[in-house]
Amino acid sequence: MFTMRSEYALRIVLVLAKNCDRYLSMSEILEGVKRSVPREFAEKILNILKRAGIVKTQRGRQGGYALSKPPGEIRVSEIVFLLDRKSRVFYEFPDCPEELDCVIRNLWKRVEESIEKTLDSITLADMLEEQEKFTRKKCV
Amino acid sequence: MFTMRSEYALRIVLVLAKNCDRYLSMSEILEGVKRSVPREFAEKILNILKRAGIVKTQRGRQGGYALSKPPGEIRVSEIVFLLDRKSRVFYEFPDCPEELDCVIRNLWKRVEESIEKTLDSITLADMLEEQEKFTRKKCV
DNA sequence: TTACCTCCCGACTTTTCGAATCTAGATAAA
DNA sequence: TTTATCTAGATTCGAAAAGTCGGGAGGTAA
Repeated sequence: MFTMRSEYALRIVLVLAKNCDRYLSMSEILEGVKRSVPREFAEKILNILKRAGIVKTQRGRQGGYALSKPPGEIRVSEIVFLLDRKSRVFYEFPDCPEELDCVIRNLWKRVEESIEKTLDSITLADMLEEQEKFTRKKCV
Repeated sequence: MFTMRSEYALRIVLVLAKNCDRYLSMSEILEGVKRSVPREFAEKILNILKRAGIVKTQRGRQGGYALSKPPGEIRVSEIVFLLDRKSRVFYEFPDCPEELDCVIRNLWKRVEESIEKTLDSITLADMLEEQEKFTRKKCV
């Protein structure tokens, strides 16, 4: 369904969200995701996130990556659809000469909309909160 | 998102649904989908549909394929999830040792459920009806 | 009985695309 | 200037999807 890019991007962004007061270097991010994301891949993803304005960067020493907005203002849909565009627009025919095509395309569209609705309704802050619940459970 | 198998399967099944009173030969089916599905691929898909009990067959002269249930009793989800299993279960980890994994997996699960809900709510009869609306519009 | 029509089915090739890697360059702070 | 960091592309690799092929087997009707 969605590719690893979305998966990785979410992991990375959640780590950034956890430390939203400062810049994290690549090494810190990789530590944060428990080395589950290859370095070069992470760089690429962060690049895309930056160009989209979701992440800001600081070069040189003490540099790194940080979210450019508070976690509560970043919807999961922003992340996912940025990295997996295909998952968004399934079948973009210019028009439908055949009725059969139209009907099936409408079906995919409905699916698409339901996905969009779900991902739109969740922010990074929501996910952070959920994550803390897990952690609390473990520590009790 | 979904593969061509789902797309093709839906086309084929809709053609069968349109003529649910008799067996359609492969040639007739291919005509019905306007040659948009390669013959050999269609055979493969029909085979899967047959083994799943959605389609029944008749060999020899006058033989062919037909739905084994009325279109109103066949949900789109049956077709789609039969041919694209991956689209159903995204990430089936046995358990979640890392909180980060849990949270993200829960996200995918919610997406998955929304897709399932959508596809469950639509039957072949619904799609046929919609198709007829298109046709009527055209002929006015 | 037999000739023909239809489905049946596994093995194969080609193509596509995601995942990961590599290499080189640009920028900014110390 | 040096060093740590980000920027960016090209390339390789592998798996899975898409599509193909050829023979086989069962059924019908004349």
